[in-house]
Amino acid sequence: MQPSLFPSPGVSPAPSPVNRQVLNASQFEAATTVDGPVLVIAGAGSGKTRTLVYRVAHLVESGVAPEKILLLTFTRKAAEEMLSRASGLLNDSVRHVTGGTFHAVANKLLRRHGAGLGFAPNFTILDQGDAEGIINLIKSSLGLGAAGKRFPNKHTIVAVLSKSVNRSMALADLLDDQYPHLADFAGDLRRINEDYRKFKLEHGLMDYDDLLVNWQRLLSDEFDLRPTIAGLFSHIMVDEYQDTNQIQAAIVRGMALDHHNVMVVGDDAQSIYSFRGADFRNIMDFPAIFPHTRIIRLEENYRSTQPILSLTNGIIAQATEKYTKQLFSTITEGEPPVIHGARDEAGQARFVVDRITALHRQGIPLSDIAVLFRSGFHSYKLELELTNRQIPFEKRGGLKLTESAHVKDVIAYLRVVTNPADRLSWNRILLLLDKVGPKTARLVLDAVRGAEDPVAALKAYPAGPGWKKGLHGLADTLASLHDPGLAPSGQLDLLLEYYRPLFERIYYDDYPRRGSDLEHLRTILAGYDTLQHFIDDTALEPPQAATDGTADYGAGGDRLILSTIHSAKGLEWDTVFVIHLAEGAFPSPQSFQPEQREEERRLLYVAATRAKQRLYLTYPREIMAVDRSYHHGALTPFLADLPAGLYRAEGGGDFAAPGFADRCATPRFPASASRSRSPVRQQGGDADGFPVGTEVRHNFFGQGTVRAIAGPRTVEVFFPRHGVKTLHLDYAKLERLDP
DNA sequence: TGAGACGCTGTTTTT
DNA sequence: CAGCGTCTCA
Repeated sequence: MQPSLFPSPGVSPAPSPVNRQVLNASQFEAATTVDGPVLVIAGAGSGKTRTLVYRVAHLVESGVAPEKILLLTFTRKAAEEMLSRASGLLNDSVRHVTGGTFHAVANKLLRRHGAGLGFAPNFTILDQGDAEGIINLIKSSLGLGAAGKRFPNKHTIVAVLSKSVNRSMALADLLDDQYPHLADFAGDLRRINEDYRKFKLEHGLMDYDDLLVNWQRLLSDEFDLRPTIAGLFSHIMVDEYQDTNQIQAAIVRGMALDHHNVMVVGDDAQSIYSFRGADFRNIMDFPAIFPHTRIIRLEENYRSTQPILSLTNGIIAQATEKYTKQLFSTITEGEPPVIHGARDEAGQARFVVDRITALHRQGIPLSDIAVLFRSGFHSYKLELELTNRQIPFEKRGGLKLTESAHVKDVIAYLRVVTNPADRLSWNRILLLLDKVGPKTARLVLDAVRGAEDPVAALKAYPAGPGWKKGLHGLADTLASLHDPGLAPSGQLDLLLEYYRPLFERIYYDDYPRRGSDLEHLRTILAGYDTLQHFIDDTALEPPQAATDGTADYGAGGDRLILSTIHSAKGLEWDTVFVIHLAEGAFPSPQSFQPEQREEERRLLYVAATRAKQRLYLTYPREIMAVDRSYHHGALTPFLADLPAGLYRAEGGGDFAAPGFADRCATPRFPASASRSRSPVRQQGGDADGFPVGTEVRHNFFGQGTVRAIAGPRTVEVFFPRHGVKTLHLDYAKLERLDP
């Protein structure tokens, strides 16, 4: 018998950052509590992953069957890593644990048990682009948004419909609350939603929300399946619980109802996904749903040095929500975080690359360094600089491989092979034929739909002389793809033979560039045993687009990581750069409501807490916009408001060099440097500059009237078209209209 | 009815 | 600057 991983706590409870095999007392308690509900409040870097890994191993070691354990994580990668580490601790039986995202597990369950809901096992998962495509079809079929008429675009419609699902709100209430300017469209949106629902059901399609909703339905009283589904697992763990929404919380409840053996782990200070319906209050509500919940706090940080933690504590301390944790580190020594103001974006890129080069020379591997940013496009300049200097990098977040038109084409062919009812994909591939437009495609589809053998029906269609050949070529190719002896990679090879000529005609101006994506696709497909799994993953775990030449440079080798902050969640690096921390870029200008701004603050907190040894926070002082005007960029208020002494200021010392303000194309506010700690901060204007009754203009809400002063820098404004909004003058671009 | 030119708009974050 | 939708011509 092997020695237990878990000697009694009395023997080895000592927290030791040196010997990381050992758990501290709280971690130990979390890892060894087998039965009953447990809520773990885990601060950043507090060893949460390690705790979960040990708990999985402990459950198995104490006799819980691995296939009875469910581990829900935020990404598939996280689940894979945890399970592989747990295997390392114990043995390979851990591999039978079910792990993955809510969406991936839902997919698995629904392919087995979705028949009762009216779904065949070969349903296709829609990504956001697919959903938008269908919405567009429906929109035009309903005659909405025809020329001259005002109607929300597909992107907005999908966002609204999805939010109403994920927030579990009626459409009317959501519009009222978040989109008052769309109130007039409520009726039409409801019609679109109803048609969308029917379309998906008829064509065997599920979007991301459906995966969750339908999992929840499996657990509802509507069907007799609850005991079966809930009986699949006896022990459930949920990571990143602060980023679950109400449906996910309901799923957890339904799955654990019979045994209450459920552990959720989260950190309310790191909740950054409310835009897709997440609500960190799920954490607070958990003990009410599961009585006698044991609450365990992990507050000791093993990741970062104390200087870095002091700064991140400072960032989160400014939040309006009061977070109870105050993290402390045992690593007291370390370099203070650096705030670097660069002259412009190019200067910022140079600074980052220079510093990385220097660190690399000191022996720090590139893969121990990450550059993080708010939005995908914030790294464009840096990517150029890295390419010039031949530094290999890998970009995470931002554009996905599957979002480019030519890759969507290829996937559409494969999708009709697995799901012949997928009308959206049929439509797409028919449109690729010369002389076939929307009208013809529709006629063909109507003839093919419902046919016993769609491919044969396709070939039998009385095509016009101009496109008969093309249609036959398509039908023959699809027929050959159905060969059961063919592996997915073989299917792709056959398909590409057919597609390449079309591809070169359609993308005649840049097909060489796009061609490398098709090669990339081949290597990805080689790793799959069934086409269905590949297609599922293109929606559930879309592969990143190859960045450029440098991507091949060190495949599997030492590469710098560039990532959006959202995609960096849960990860850590020795050295972290957070770039573009300029007012106007961070917080994102779209985030004007107070709760949204608070989430942006947490986002910066998440970014900064990724750093172990070194943290660099940079911003450009001058940003060139598309219209070639220069915009003055001050440091983000989240950092500018920090007490001095938490960081070292570089790049001139001041956060806004005098002189730049004069060149600012449109000064937003009269300079009032009086109150702010940093000398020349541009933003601001105190609330008393906007007395009650002042007419103001906001770049989104339009014209309005100040109704009340809510704080020293906060005003309440009534906008006739949007209602009353509370605006913080540090963030909202509020313009005073003189009578 | 399809193909192509032209003009407009708008750029978070992700399963 | 590109991706989308609209308009016009063949």
